[in-house]
Amino acid sequence: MLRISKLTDYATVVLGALAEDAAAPHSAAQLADATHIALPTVSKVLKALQRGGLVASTRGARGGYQLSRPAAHISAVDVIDAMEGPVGLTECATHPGSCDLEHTCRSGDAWQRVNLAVRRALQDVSLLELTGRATTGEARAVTAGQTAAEFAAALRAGTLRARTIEGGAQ
Amino acid sequence: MLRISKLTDYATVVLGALAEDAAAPHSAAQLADATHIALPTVSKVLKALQRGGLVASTRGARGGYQLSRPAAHISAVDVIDAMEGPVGLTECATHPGSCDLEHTCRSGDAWQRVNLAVRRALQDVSLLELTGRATTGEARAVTAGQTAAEFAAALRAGTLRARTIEGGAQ
DNA sequence: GAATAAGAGGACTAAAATTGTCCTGTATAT
DNA sequence: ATATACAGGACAATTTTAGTCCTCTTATTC
Repeated sequence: MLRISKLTDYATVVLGALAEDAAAPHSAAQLADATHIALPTVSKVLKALQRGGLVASTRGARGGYQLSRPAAHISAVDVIDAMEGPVGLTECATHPGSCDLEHTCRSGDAWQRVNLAVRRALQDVSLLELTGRATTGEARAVTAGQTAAEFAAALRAGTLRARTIEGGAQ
Repeated sequence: MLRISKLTDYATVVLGALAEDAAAPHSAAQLADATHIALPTVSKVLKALQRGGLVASTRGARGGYQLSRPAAHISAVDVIDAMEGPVGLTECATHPGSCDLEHTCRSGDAWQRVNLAVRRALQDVSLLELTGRATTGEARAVTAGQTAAEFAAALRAGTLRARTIEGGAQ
């Protein structure tokens, strides 16, 4: 099945450590220590997260990284996008024309829609949950029912046109 | 973002060609011709699909491949699973214990749940849609609303516990 | 204002996964 | 028998991913 890269996984761990004490800036070295990930790697991850706008950085002595917004407002898609770029499920999704089969494959925008459905699913998981702190009082989770309702609304609006043909296997 | 492999993409194209004329068996050579994908590659794809149970094969002269069930009953997950194996979003998902960080990362089963959410999204897209034939009369698609309702039910049942914390960005 | 702490950016290497091809074997029909 | 077709696996080449390192800039602190 689909897989996220190891770096992305690290990113959630690092972000989790940052969320631990969101007030103060943490240096890459501190984070490496806390997460047991090698410093250069943590550094790399943080740089990517910075470019993605998920963490803010301060240079110089006493500098470091901080979450740029509350953990509850950071979703799994955000993290994945920051680490892996907005690459689509398929090549065609990002580089139209690069596929010799475009005239044959007729797959049209179906993968596009699948992509959207997946993004939607990923959007519904916050960093808090990814780091196992979703149950703390701070996390005022909307009920699952409401989330599903939004999903339904999106479907009806045609943003997402996923369909089930009689349920299917599995 | 998450990406499916090229082979998986080919698989949908090949399956699409098979769906075109589901009655007769098609040889790998015919399919290669129809899809403009190199024969050895088509062959490889078909073998994987066979192992995954999506196509049935007949050996010998006049043999070939056929869909093992109607295109409407084949979903995107089925194809991905057949081609890429049931690998999870993270390493830990498939090989518990292989991760040094297990005691630190606390991510718990969150990725698991994300995984489920993604699978669910992928399940709702059939091969018919992937190949752009969803609008033919044969495809008696359940309405989008119903699909969403099922989704909601699953959420409430706790199969899927994705939550939104105030909507989030994007 | 010199020394030190820290991030920014990019180059580079090594390892792993993906692709794509080919070869040998086995089953089936004519 | 012989030709057709799948089965299975080995393999090489390419591409990605991971991980490391070096140099430069920015900010503190003494």
